[in-house]
Amino acid sequence: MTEDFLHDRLAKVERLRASGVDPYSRGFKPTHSSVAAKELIGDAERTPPVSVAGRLMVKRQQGGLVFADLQDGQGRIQLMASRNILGEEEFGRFADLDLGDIVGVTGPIFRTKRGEITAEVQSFQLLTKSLRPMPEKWHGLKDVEIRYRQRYVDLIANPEVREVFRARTRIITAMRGLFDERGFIDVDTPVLQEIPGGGHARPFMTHHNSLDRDLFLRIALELHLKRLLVGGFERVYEIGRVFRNEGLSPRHNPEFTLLECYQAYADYEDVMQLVEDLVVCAAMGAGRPLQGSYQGESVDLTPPFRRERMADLVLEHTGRHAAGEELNDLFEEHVEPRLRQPTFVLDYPVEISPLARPRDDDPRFVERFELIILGREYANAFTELTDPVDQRARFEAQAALRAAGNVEAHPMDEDFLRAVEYGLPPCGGLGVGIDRLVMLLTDQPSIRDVILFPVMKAET
RNA sequence: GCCGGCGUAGCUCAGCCUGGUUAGAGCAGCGGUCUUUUAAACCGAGGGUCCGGAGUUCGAAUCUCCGCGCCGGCACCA
Repeated sequence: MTEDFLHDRLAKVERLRASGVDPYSRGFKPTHSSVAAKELIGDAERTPPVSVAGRLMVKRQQGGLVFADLQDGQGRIQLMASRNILGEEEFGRFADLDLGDIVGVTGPIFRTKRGEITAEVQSFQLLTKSLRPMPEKWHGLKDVEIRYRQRYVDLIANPEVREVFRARTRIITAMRGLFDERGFIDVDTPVLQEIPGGGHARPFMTHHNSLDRDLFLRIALELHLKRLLVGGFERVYEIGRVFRNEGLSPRHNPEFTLLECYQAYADYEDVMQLVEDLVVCAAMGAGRPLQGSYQGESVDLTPPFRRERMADLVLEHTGRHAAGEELNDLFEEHVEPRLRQPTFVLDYPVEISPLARPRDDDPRFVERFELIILGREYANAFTELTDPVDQRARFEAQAALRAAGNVEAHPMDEDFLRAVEYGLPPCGGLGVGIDRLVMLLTDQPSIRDVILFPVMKAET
């Protein structure tokens, strides 16, 4: 069937060529987008001719008239081609266009009897012949497997999907704007690393042929950004792809976009303020009101966010006094799922935070917080550990865990230690999973809905 | 990795539980009619390895098993 379709369309392409029409032509310059063209008419009856270009999505023929919807990057505009205006031959060519073809059209804008703002086709040019059938015009494309594997079809057929990805870039642009305003510089650090540090995760491994050396794809940005603070950049951020060799889920894609930033002379209190500002800024970028909802559950993003110590929350929810990894385990099992509205959870156990500064009043805990919304983590931040001797001891403790078989324990990084030995200024750092934030702000249920080309198994 | 659900025409879906003539519908495509339509309508003729394989049976889209893919949950994690 598919091959029949291709066969018919390819035959059509040859017929077009034989009649002197280039089915993959060029040179047509639209003067207006569909939306701009429609705005032109105002109260007028008719406008001077304009040129629009896009993909033919719907065709309705009625004798000597063809109505069609042209879809471009902005939206849609109806076209009307008339036998009387175009003449028999050109009209026939227009009527012979297929849904999915990309065409350029020139003509005045007018209103039909039913009031639809329409471009009257005075001339047109086939720009790109489509060989494949478009998804169903009324129900659209629903099959999620096709939507994710063939995102291009999804984007054609489901305009609201385009809007999600537009919102995604607006969110990122807005956040960058905030950083730029505050004097942060954006930097690029290595994706290919010898030692994949800065987080707890299994890395992807690869191999450099001419160096004959195994390398890892980064799992976090932290250690290189902190090296830059050692170098004298006082405010840096990076929004970059990181890779974690772990399972897939509606909240996990093996490659995802992480924001990290580091600010000299700040501590985690300052970073909490920054996170609140970033969330507001991102919500504005997305066009989402602060009092909104996610998948039917209301979520109020209005700062200030609630602040609670992890140990207090665990005591409140379980009645237990705990410390170390046990505290964190109890928190994740009993408390985290119940934190629905934005909550800063403070003061994590030192054992699970090898890069964070201990609290002055109780070195069993570090100055670290995570922002939890709807039971999910949206930000992770701490006052950074700047003492190189303590940092080495932390790495050694991790190395012991690693030797005991914990593959996600933090690896020793001698070069990072060397940098810290030169002197890392006191600073606060932050990491935010951008994809999850975009999910929240665009009300999308799966991370695959905010990543253009999510990881899939091999197509069969 | 484990558990559950799903997989029928290009697309959206019926049919499956309770096995039985050539597997259906709408849209799209093809051939017609129709000059202001809005999911256009009407007429006509097409289009399927019913995810793949094996089994049970006189007979399998339908029941069983194995495999693949997708979705969800758990595990891991952000």
